[in-house]
Amino acid sequence: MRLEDVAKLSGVSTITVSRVINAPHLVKPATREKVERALEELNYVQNPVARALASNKIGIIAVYIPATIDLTNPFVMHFVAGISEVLSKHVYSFLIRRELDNEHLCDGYIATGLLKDEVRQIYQYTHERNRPLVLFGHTDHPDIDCIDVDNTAGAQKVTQLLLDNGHRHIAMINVDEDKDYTVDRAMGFRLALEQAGIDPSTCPQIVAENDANGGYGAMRRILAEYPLCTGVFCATDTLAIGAANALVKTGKKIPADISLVGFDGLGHDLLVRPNVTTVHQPVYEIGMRLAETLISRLNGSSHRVKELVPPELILRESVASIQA
Amino acid sequence: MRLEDVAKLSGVSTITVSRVINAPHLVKPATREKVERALEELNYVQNPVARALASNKIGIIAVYIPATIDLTNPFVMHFVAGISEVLSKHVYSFLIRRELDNEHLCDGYIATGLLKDEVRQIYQYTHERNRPLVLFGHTDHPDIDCIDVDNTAGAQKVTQLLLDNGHRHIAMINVDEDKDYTVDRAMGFRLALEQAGIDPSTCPQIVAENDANGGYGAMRRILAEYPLCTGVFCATDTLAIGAANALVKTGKKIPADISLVGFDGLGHDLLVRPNVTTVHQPVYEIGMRLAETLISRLNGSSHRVKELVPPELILRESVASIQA
DNA sequence: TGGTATAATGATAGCGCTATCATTTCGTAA
DNA sequence: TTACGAAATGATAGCGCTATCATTATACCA
Repeated sequence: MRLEDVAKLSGVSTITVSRVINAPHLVKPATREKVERALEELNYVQNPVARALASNKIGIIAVYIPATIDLTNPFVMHFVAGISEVLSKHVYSFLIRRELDNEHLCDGYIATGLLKDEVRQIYQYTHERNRPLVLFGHTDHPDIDCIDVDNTAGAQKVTQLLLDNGHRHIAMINVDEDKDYTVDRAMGFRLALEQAGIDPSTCPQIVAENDANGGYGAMRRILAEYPLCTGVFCATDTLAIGAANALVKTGKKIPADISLVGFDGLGHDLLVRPNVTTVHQPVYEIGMRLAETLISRLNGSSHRVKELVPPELILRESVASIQA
Repeated sequence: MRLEDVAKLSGVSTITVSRVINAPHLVKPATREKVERALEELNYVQNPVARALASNKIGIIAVYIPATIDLTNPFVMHFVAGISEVLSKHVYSFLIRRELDNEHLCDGYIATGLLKDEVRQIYQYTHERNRPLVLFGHTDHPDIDCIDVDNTAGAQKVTQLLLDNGHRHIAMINVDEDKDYTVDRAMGFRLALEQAGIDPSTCPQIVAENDANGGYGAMRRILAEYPLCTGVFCATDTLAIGAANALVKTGKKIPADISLVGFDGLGHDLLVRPNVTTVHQPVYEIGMRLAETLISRLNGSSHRVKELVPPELILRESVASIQA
């Protein structure tokens, strides 16, 4: 079943059939109807591969998420969902790539979760293939559009909240990976402390695997080793949930005994008690923006996008003032 | 940068270059080395669209998840992650489709979350395009491979657990959608009650939107309207979490006052207190199995797959015996 | 009525690869 | 040496579509 068959049946050339499908306004209504009847009769289904080869457009965006990142992570899910919403409006599909092999059946790339070296690597990959790349994260590279959450500002803001509530003995539980976001959140933590005149080196930073167990263990360590502690900043909500579990288990009250703040705000709040005060990263929206950015690039835009989105403080129930 | 360029540089024909890439054993080592040097020098990158057109194989599987289903749902992501694991081993990519438009850049389809009518619809779609279809769900259609969780058995098992613990006044909170799984879980609930000699019509079934708020509201209604109730079966863990929140808020103890069981077992357990006894659906594994099934089909297998997987009871902390 | 602009259609040539079959080269045995 | 089968390579023809340019039909105005 090819255009040619339809063309024969309706007595026109293949290109006219192609026009009826892709640009009907270029075809006289009478001809169009004739062709449409033939399309209907033969139950014509287009071959998108052939179209992609001829037109050099395939209608697919690749979302590159390194295989090291768990796809069931809520961060990833929200990101992907945001991308999906935009792309489906523009009649693009998307595929999820877990490694950079030979395939590149796509018009452009969206990437996330990369280390600095990996950014260089994927840029080379996409550049060789002459495809645009947009990034969730930040990079100085002038050819890469990128949007990132301002992790430093967010961490600073939420630490500041603890300070504003009179806390002076504050600990941080960070993720045990050397990624930009962990470094930046630690930096925000330190900045807030310094501005409040507190020596950051007096405030312990524990690292743990980014799951509830990790947060649990880290909190136990803080309780054991830092009894003065009244406030804890967890670099992710997942860690905060584990930390909260540890507090409940050991009979500590949140926030009466210990105030707890997290970072992410991806909907755990519905699931957990008490709801943890946190910083919301608009991951879904960033996914949307990146998808839009990539599509404008594909449509010929040359507008460079470099954004740093300030995350938003979400006040909930896990912070209390210290009585002076 | 085409095969032809490489062919010219290395002094062979394009087809020989193609062989070096796709079937090196057919090429004499000396020639092969010559061509490989040229590939290297020109930094050749294959065009997979052209290959797909010529070979009628594209290396992509489409995962069809109707746009009505939220991608941030853990169920979906576990499913997708399982598929992803298998496909990446077989050098397939996958793309997520949210609607059935003209595109079908793929070798086969995996679908989930469909109503009966939608199954018919996607079957027609894939059949017209001569592509195999496998389904998470069940259908009588002889041309569709499918694997499903035995929702009835799971619901029956977990309701039985409440009954075994002496509960006689049991309510169910179900999802307010008319899908197979909601019907089947309600059925399992009824079957367990009947076998225990309890008239199901005396046990209220509340429906609610499938999120924590839905579970919360439903639980409040049960507390208000059914004071004798000591056990609640929630058709999803998400509902169970909302229900648990409602119980805590109103000062009820789990499981001392009310025993609670859920259905899903997709890892919420790490996040929530108390951990809710539930039924685990091996969604990740089903994703893997379906991907494997589809790949064997693509490799010419004619082995029909129709499976019903029994879910597994996960005992946690939310069920207590009633003192006789 | 003729001339010009515009609309409608068509002919042709790829897009970059692989399938198929044909041809050449080579090794081995008679 | 010749013959023959196997190994290696090549020529050719698409895969099914669209881009590009050329051509023909139609509309409109003077």
